[in-house]
Amino acid sequence: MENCSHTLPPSSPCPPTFEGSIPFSSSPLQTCSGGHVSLPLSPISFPPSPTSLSPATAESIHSSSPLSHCTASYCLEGQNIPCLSPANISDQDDLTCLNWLHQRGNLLPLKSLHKMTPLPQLESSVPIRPLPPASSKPPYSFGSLIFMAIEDSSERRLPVKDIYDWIVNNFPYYQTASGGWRNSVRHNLSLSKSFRRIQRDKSQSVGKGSLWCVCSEYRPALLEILSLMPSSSPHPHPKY
DNA sequence: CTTGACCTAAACATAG
DNA sequence: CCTATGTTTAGGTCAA
Repeated sequence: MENCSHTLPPSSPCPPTFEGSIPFSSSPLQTCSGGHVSLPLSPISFPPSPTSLSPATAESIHSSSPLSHCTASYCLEGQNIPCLSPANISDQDDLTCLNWLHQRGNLLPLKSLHKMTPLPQLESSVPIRPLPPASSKPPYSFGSLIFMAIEDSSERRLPVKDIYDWIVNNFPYYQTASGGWRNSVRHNLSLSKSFRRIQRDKSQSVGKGSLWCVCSEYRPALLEILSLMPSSSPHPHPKY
């Protein structure tokens, strides 16, 4: 059992632009050998245009978040909860990191959509997150939905079933959608190393399975994404 | 045309 | 045994 204590690769092939670099596989960012990218300003840039965070913002995120050291999963900070994932930071050098959240408008078009009901937990840290018409499929990737669900929970960790419930409650499209999307949710949770599985406490063994949380490395940047999302995406994925 | 990212379906294993 | 959960693989679409 390991405790999700992550450290950056000791020798990144990419000279970091600022202290600490995180390996990304995303194409919009500067890529170096080995699939790493250096982070000129921020781990995140937005998809429509290569809009990066301002230097001040990026520095703020960097200095105030675990990004600079990537020491632990968000859900485990200061809690010493064993994590079931065998992940280490080098695992983020693949397709499973939340860096895809900033790609192809996965979280877009946030501000152009109609917000039906506020999400109290999110409101404190994230601007209004509009919802699409109830009958249409949300323009969010499953990873985005999972992130929002977990972020909106009081403990910032949820069992799979509660993630289902959150999605259904906030995106009525899934009330009537066939059950395949649940498979996709589980698939995303399992595949994405940006989500961590936590052993459920035996004493509170209500329900099956584990709890899921978001890795700390990405949460600050993801929240920043949500707060700085452009008003519209010129290239929304037509399929979603 | 190739590549990367994401969605969907399905098979399989495991736990309650 | 059934159901829910978790993992893995494969195929498809789309944008860059």
